[in-house]
Amino acid sequence: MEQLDEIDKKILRLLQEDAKLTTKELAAQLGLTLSPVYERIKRLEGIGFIKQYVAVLDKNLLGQPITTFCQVSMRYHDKAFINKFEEEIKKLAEVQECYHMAGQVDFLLKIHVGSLDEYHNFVKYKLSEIENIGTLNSTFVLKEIKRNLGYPVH
Amino acid sequence: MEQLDEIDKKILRLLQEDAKLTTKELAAQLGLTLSPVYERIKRLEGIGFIKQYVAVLDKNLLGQPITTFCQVSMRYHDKAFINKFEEEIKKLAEVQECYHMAGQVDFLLKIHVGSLDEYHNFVKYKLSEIENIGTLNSTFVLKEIKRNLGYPVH
DNA sequence: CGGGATAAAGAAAAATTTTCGGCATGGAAC
DNA sequence: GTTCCATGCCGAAAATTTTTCTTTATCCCG
Repeated sequence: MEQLDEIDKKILRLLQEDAKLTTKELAAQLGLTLSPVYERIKRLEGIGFIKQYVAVLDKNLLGQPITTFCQVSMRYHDKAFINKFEEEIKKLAEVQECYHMAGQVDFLLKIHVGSLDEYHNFVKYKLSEIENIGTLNSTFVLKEIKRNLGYPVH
Repeated sequence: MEQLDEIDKKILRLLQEDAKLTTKELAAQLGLTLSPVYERIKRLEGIGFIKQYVAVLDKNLLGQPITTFCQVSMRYHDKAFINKFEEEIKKLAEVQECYHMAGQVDFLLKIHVGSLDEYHNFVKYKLSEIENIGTLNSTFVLKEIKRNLGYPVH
C-alpha cells in the first residue's frame, strides 16, 4: 500500500471540500504546475483513495426534511437471516445508511423521508415486511448540527 | 420555490451518483443537446438544489477504519449550554456528523478514528472536556452495510 | 392571429483536461 | 567519481469540455 506525502494529503483535503476545483486552482494553492497535480489526482483515483465524485443535494428542497435513526434487532442471528436482511435493506431507497453494530442492537439505519406519514408507511409496509426482525426503535432528528461528508486526512 | 420536472430530477439522480459526468454524457442519456442540460445544471446550482460537489475518499486507506456512534445527554438544557456544546462539536475533526435528537438522548454523533486507542483519547481529552455533558454512550460499527451519500429524488 | 415567454438547438469562444517530451534531482551500482 | 535509472516536476500542444451567445420552435395568452 502506497504512502501519501503532504501534497497528496492537501489535494485530498481540498477535493473533499470542493471537487470542482480545477487542477489550475489546486496547482496555485500547492505552488506547483498543472502536470504534477494532474498526475497525483489520477494516481489517487487509481489506487482508490478517491472513490468517486458526487453532487451534494439539499434534502429540504428535495422534500425529504425528515431524518430518523432506526435501531433494529434481529430475532435470530443465523448468517442466512442476517444476509437476507442486509440485501433487503440495500434495496430500500429511504435507507441512506446501514451499519451492523456492536452492542445491544444489531443494526442502525439512517432513513430519509418526506413526512411522518411517509415514515409510518415505510416502517409498516417496507421495513417490517423483512423477515426475522425482532425489535425496531426509531428516534427522530430534530436538527442537523453538523454533517461532514469527508474524513480527517492526517 | 421552484418545481422540478422529470429531466431535472434525472439530472440530480445522475450527478448524485457521479458528479464527473460531462454535460455531453448527460445530454446523451437525456436525449437533449448540451445547451439545455448545461442551463438546467446551472439553474439547479443557483437555486440551491445542488449545494456542492465533493470527492468521496476511502476511510480505510486513509487510516480511519473505526466508526462509532456516540449518544450524548446533557446535564442541563439551558440554551446557552446547548449552543456551547454545538459550537465545540463543530470544531472536532473526528466528529463527522452531529444531530440533535428527539427521545432519551440529546445528541447523536458519528465519529471516525484510526484506532481504539485514538478513540479513547478522543473521548477522554476532547469530548469529555466539553462542559455540561451528562452521559456518553458509544457503540461501535462492526460493518458498513450501506452508505449512500445522496437522497431519493421523487 | 400576433406578442411574449420558455426551452431547446447550434455554433463559436474560452477554459480545462489530457497527453507527451524534456529536464533536474537523487540514489544505486560499478 | 561517474554512469545509469527512476522519480517528480515543468512546459507546450492536442483533445475535450465548459461557457457564452444567437437563432429557432413551441406554447400560452390576449
